[in-house]
Amino acid sequence: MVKAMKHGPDIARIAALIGDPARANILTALMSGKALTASELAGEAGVSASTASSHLGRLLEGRLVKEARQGRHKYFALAGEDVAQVLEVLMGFAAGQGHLRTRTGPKDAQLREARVCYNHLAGARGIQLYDSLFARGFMMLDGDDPRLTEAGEGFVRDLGVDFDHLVKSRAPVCLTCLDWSARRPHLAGSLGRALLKRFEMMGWAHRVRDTRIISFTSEGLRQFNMAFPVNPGSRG
Amino acid sequence: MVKAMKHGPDIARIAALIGDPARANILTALMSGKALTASELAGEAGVSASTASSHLGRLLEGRLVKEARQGRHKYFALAGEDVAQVLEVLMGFAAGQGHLRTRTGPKDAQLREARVCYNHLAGARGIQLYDSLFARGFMMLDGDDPRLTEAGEGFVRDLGVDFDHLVKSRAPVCLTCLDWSARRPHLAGSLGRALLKRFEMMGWAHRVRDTRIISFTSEGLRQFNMAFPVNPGSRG
DNA sequence: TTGACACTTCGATACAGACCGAATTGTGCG
DNA sequence: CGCACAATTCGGTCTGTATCGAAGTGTCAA
Repeated sequence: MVKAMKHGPDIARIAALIGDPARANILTALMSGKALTASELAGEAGVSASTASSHLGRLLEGRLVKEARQGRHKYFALAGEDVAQVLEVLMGFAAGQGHLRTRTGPKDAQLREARVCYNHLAGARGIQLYDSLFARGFMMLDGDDPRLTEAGEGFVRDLGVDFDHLVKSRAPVCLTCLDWSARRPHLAGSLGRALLKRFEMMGWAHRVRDTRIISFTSEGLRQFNMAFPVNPGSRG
Repeated sequence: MVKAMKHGPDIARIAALIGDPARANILTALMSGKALTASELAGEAGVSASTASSHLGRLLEGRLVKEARQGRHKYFALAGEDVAQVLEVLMGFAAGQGHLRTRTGPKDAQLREARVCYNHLAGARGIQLYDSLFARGFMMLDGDDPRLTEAGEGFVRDLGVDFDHLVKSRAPVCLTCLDWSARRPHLAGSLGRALLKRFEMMGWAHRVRDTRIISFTSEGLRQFNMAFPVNPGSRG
């Protein structure tokens, strides 16, 4: 008699992969969107290089991460945005449980303010961006996922985003991603990534090394608020 | 020196809880929304009563399930909709990986068509309901979560939903929940639950025992399509 | 009260896998 | 070529925990 197997997706398999503290640390570190080397990840996870290598092998096999050899380094990154979303939802739930691993520190406020979620902007600024695009008619819900309106296309082009390039690549341009701190959607997809990259290029903001925090300059924040007003109509 | 603890929510803790096959089976069974007894869950998980009891104790401690004593039975249910959402996202990812535990059977088509997600309608019919409410102006996005318009309130009242009762209870009325088969949002929250219950009371549909499938009668489906048209404007 | 049943606790076993250090392979630099 | 460094493989230890059966607690119904 075959062992009683339940139908449905094999949720235990991947949950177990995430369920080990060392691997969870690795995945959390990769949520920054940056590709990290095996040694860096070993440091992040707090384990030796050999154990980290073992963990990375399992994560690869489970398709949670992908690798890219570069010389004698091997860079690892999350396998895709869907992985990032799983982690975000998990984080949101865990945070809601109040089960933070350390007491809330000064970093937490900054994380809620603006942080990188895999490769796009999350936190209060991420929500502001998302809401503003809707409020100004630059984006609308196309049933399932959001979609840029024609006006929206012009808007992001004006911001310096190479929109044609985004469309040409096969990745979905607009996706929503649930924010774990505020439980509200923000913009993911290749457009979300491109916008964050653009903000960095224009010097509005930069990622704080070794964290997921995004720090806006005061001038950058002014420009950002101008581009993505929260209360449209109050000015013109 | 304190062990290097990473900041952020303790994602490993709950992922490990879900990561055990027996516990994953238990949680999956509870996704039907029904409260099940410890022995039933032991059967679902394919383990002895004593091990199931141990697992349920851990799930309780981790706040993933809640219990309700009833005579000599002890009923277990998912602790909340947030737990259900975590599981849905996990299932969606696992399904996307193609890592189904059994080969896809005839049940899968029915599951995609209409199924219960925790306690509300998901699958193609769930998406239809969600989209139709928006298209007809009965629901709109209030920034974060959807909200019924005044017309929408009248509409659900006409369907026989005790809307005042929903509002009085402290639970959120409207929430969205991401569908794992179609990756599109559908309606959760107490309204989502109330609507499904209403469909069952009116005999439009019923849950297939021991599965998450919701089976519509042919007449029930006709009524459902009438109440929640997909292409509004084609008729009136 | 006694018996049937639901569930939990206990004790013991067994297996998986997390971990490290040392040795190995492979790459780049001088 | 040979050194330095990144990463993996290997052998071995050890803790954690999933698992069961049997015994214990509690609840309902005769």
